[in-house]
Amino acid sequence: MGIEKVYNARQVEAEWLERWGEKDLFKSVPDHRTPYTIVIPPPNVTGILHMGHMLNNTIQDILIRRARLRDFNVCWVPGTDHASIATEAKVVKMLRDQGITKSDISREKFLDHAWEWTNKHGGLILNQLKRIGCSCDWTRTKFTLDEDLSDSVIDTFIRLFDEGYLYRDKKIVNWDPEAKTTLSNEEVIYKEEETELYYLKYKIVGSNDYLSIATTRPETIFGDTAVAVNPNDKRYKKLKNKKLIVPIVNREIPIVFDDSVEIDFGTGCLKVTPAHSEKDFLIGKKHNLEIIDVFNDDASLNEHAMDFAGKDRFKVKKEIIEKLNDEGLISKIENYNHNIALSERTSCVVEPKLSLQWFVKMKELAKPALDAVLSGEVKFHPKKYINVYRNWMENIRDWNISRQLYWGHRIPVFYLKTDNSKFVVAKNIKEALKKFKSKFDNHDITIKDLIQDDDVLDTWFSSWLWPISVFDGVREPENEDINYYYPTSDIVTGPDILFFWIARMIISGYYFRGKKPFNNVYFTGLVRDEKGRKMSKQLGNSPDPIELIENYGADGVRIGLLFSAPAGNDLLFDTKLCEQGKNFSNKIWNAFRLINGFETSNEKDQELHEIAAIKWFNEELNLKINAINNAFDKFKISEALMITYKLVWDDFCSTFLEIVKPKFGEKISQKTITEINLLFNKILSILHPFMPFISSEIQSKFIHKDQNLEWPKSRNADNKIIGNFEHVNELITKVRNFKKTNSIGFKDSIKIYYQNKILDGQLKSVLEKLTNCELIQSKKNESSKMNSILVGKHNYFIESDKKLSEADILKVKEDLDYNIGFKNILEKKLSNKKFVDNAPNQVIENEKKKLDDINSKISSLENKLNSLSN
RNA sequence: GGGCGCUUAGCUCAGUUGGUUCAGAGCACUUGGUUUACACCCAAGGGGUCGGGGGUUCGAAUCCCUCAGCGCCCACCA
Repeated sequence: MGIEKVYNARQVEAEWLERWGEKDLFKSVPDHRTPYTIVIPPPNVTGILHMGHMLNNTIQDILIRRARLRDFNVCWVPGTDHASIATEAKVVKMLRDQGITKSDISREKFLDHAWEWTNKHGGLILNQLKRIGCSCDWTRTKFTLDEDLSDSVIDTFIRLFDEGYLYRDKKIVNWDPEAKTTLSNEEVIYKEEETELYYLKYKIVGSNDYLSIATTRPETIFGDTAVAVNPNDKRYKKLKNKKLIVPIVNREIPIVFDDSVEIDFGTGCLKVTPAHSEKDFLIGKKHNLEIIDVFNDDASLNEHAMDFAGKDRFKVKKEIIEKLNDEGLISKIENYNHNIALSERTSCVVEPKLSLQWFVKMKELAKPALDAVLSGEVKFHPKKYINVYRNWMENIRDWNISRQLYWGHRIPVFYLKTDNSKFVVAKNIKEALKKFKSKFDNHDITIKDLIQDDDVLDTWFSSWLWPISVFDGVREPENEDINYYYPTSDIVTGPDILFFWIARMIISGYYFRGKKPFNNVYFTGLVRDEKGRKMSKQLGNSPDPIELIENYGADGVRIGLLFSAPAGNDLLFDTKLCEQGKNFSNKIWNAFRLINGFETSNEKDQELHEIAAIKWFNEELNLKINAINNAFDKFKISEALMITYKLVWDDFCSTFLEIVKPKFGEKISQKTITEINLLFNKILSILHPFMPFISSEIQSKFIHKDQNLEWPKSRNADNKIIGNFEHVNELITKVRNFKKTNSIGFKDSIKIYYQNKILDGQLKSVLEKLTNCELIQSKKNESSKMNSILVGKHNYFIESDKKLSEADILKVKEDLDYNIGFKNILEKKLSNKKFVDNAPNQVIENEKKKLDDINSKISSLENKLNSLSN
């Protein structure tokens, strides 16, 4: 027949990609059903797919597809992020390669290049998402710089300003000298590094003495405008009203007393550089000190640095040390472990810099968002991130949102050219002019007198609106989409953007709509390599997802990733798991091949073992569906997958199909075939969220095309049916073992005598089929000269010429001893008054039951031993 | 410095309120197998003082204390 022996993922997936490529296929519009909504964490528009995306989006697709099978109105909104700083860095580099410097061209020209770049490279990642099977509503694809989303950002800015949540202030901020922009605190990462602590000698004016001052940054001495000591530091009380000479610079600076200085650090003296440290800035403000900025935008030294002007900060540091050393002005150099601040994007050392920026007042905004998570209104999976979130939210600091970049949403603030302390916030320059006229009561102003802020907004200032703005809920707060789809159901992301994104979305959700943006947050782990190392370009340990898909199939990789991904834990990715996924695809494929090849007979009645298998598998299926649903409810997706995996492989293939499959050349009754098909269809449905390609393929090729994939309903399983079947299964294993140890061939028939009532005709039929044995119900104990098998507390006797060996007898003896020991423990426990008084009845009942079982087991073992030694 | 989490089989991890289902799963490993769907397979098997120590309890992987190791987040000192 036409079905290949080995599943050809590449071919099948190619066909399905084409079918799923239809734009409208996963389109969602509001209707009477309950919505199930996810907004994608928008990847960088020029990004390429990595393993993190693969994991993240596979999980989303699983949730989405399951919801679709459950007949929710499913809406998965895809899109991309303009990623202000990351994209701008790429464009700057591209221009540099062409010999163009950013500062040489106009803003407009630069943006032309950036759009060109975006149009060329953008959206690639969305196509890659399709390769892994993502079933997004592609008609809703959004980009954070689209007109509607940009409008939303600007509207938001204006509203926040009008309501008093935005302010402009001169503060010490994080400066990225490579990208030449400020960064938010979240965009700075700290790394421990061994550096030196230099003890510099500052001459005391009017004396030949020097004051020793410890610093890690000798290159900033040009900006020193004081030295501070703690007022309680007895050593320096005598220095009141004295002045010091800054080495090299030879400038006189005062000594100030400030209790923020730590007495125990270094010499207890702090050189104060208000332009280059937050702490120094605060001291400077308090004591009214002069502020001298010594750096250019690229962190080279400026004119204040005298001979060192124009040189890079690290170079200057070296040279200053040399010079100070030559002049005998260094008293000591110590090794010192120090956290250096690095830019998340460019990895260069961040410079604290005093500058005028826009900030969002966060404290008040954060409150409802904090409460929502603490009260469980918004649920985190796993829960451990609640504390991390709380810790951050309780200590939240104002958010610096201006960036000195071109690529992004330009800040909608318009200043008077002649006096930039006068400004208005407005949608465009016309509006601005109107506002200016009324605000400053000056009707002579024209558009030419105004200038818009040069800066753009932090990327996350648009991302935090994502769940609202993709449904146009900022501009049209009462539109049908936003009212239907918001709050969204779940969001899936890595914990690394908990503060960048998740926290801020919750904040903005409550602020702009008074409602949470989503019910559940699922945090994936970090994808690491099989040795636990982070995936990185340098190590070359980051596999290309597309290449993996080519090798193992998208289904195989999806499964492989999830096999190793318990919620929230980092996962150690190993291609071996994809191999397992691929094998699983093949297993499913072959089950299909088998079932598809069954030949029907209209005359034939159902065999007893077929009825037994169907009866049992129905129960087992209910049991497993409940377990899978339960796992999904708790967002334990790997667990849901593992249950599915075992259900398919062990229960359906190894057990169920082995029973129902006809002997060579035989046919199956129509009734059985129909029931098998029904069951297989349910199996495919459960598999579908995890493995959409193969399940769709088989379902479409299936004879019974009228059965659609839908998430199977379940009820409580009948434990008696399952229990009896398990009893039979255990007996089968033991019979097989018996045959094996006694070198009885697989096809050789043996006779088994039994007395219990568990085995009805159907189960007997199962046993006979799988073990080639003849089951005979006997009235009296047939134990003599027979080998016994104990299953639960029931004995089975096998007729066999073979006598058990000495070793076997020894084994029985050991078994007996063990059980007698166990019996003693149980009896002791049950005669313990404290136990009987305190333990719940159920526990005691159970212990008694155990004792019963043990007793019957012991007597049967004794019987066996007797018969053997006769 | 402040906060959080982890340590269970060779590996990766499950183990809800202490007691039925508690010592589990997958992979790996060992042994046997050309059983007409699948060797990308089948059948069977071995393997753990639940990080160490102490405590509470009739009973602890589970609760408390303590020690050791690992990891994450936040803040940041010149």
